[in-house]
Amino acid sequence: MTDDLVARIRRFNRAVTRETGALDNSFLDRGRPLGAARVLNAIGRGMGDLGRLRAYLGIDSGLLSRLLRGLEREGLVETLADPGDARRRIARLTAQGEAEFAAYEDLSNARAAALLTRHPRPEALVAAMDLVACALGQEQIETAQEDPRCAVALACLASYYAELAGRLPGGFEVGRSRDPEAADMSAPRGSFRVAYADGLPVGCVGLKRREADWAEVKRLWVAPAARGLGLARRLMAEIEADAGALGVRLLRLDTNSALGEATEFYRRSGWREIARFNDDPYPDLFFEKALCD
Amino acid sequence: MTDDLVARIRRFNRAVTRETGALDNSFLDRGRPLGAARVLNAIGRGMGDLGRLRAYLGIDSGLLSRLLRGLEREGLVETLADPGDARRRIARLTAQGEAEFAAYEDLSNARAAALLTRHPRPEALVAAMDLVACALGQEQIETAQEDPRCAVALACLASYYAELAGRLPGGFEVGRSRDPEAADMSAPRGSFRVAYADGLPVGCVGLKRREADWAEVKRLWVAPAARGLGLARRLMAEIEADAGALGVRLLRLDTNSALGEATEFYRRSGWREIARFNDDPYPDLFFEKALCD
DNA sequence: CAATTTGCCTGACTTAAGTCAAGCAAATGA
DNA sequence: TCATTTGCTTGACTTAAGTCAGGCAAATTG
Repeated sequence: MTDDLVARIRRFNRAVTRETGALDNSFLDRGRPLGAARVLNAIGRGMGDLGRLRAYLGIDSGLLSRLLRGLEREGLVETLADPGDARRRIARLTAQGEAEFAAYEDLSNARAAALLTRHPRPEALVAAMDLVACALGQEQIETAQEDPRCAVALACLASYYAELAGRLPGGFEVGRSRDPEAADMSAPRGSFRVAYADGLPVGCVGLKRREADWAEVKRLWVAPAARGLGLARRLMAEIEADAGALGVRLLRLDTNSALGEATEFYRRSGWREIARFNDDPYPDLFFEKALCD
Repeated sequence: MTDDLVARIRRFNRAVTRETGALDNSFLDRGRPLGAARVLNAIGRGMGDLGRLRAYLGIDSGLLSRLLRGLEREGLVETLADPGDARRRIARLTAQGEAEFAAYEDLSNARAAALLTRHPRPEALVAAMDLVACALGQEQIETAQEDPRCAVALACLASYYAELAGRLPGGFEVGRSRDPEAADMSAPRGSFRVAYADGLPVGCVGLKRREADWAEVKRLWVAPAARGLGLARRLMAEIEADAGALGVRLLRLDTNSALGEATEFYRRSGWREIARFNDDPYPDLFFEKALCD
């Protein structure tokens, strides 16, 4: 049985190797060797300082240096010293470099769009790709504190609300819930964290400050593709650390018994069920947890 | 919305590029350049003649020749003339080459197995990979006539029966159905076709000879991952061609109204509903189609 | 049968990719 | 302050990968 699964994974590997080979070839159509194209694209996606570039591309410092000189000669890139430490250097795209980067982006986007249009069930295909990407990159998931009003945060929250609407017996409308005000979930009053798998959001959690000594955990959500990888545990640990740093000693949260795996998770990770502490119509279970330091 | 899907496909591409890069590097651990390793593996997977090797690997004949000489020097490969056309040459592995190929196989299998064991939902992951592999390789699906008693045919039929068991209102047990005897679905009496996506089965269809002038289409099945790609249409067209070649002029089939998309498909592709023509307990819809030549 | 085509091999290249050691300037530490 | 470390660059390599033209023998065609 496992043999069969392994064989299928290997078919997947072959299919995908063929595809990425084709993608590489299309990159070469712009008349630049793959190495240089990769550097240009990495800079375009925000990897400025050379250390990160080297780590991401997995290349030697000598090689990176040479590739950068080549791109500089083409007028696509310029490098400047890091203001904080003049040994370090930061690469960035010139206007011309931005244009070239955009051309590569268009190429990739067009290929992706072509795949979508010739598939009968694009959403299913992309959901499958999400699952695979999360499985392959499970060590690479990063989290960052974000403003709860930024675009990615809103996208996470929209997915979260959509899921609630589907799973709560009576549906869910944000307007009727006690939507936490963004200010209470932003520094310095609270916190909002987003988990990213290679730049796209796959989870979030909010900390809403209530009184001086207690705060509420809100909007814990993990994308379906990333479930089971321990991301909820990690987000919760990080938001608890944020709470500790803000001087909070007691956390509370509310949830609904229809969300069985969430309730299970809270019980397993040190939360204690308490009586209702708000008048929100949706939750029917309430928990609290004391932070020890 | 499509922008979002495109971004997710591109994240998938990046995740997978990283992974295949790592795979390539593990291949290099065996001390052989990637090109030579690819040739060795392609020969190991049955690609003997040099023309197919070149097409599959996408390399120039000069380069392939040189890589083969290298593998010959290592004692892993030997080439002989094609008995039918002495200009063509056929490469095959020596005993030592088989051992080396097996070592690469073990490496790949171990990586795949590691991915499985660290994932919470291995079946879901592999199903997602199947879907993606079929989407990427949809042009590459090949069909072949097989013996209905061979291992892949039995695997297809098992999946087919499992699906029927889940979808028919009263379940499904093969034993109670009129299981066509294999001899009636083998040449020269009938036909059985399997569709392969890169070596793994993704669909099948059988033709069971009944009388001199008519035959029954049985076991039309397409793997979930490959649905919507027009594979049923293709399998049906090929089995109709097989039927024509066998001198059959009239085809019949039975199905169940619970399989809505199948019924729809038959109606759309020239089948006409007729009265029950057998006493199988499972079907409740019967079709026939005259073959014109 | 001779002329042509096909399939493969070889030698002579070019380009890309990667490695290694030396060197230089800015930062850090005793 | 001086020695050391860090981050980057450069020059001098090696290896892999790929291209192209010429050549040869077997097959095919007129």
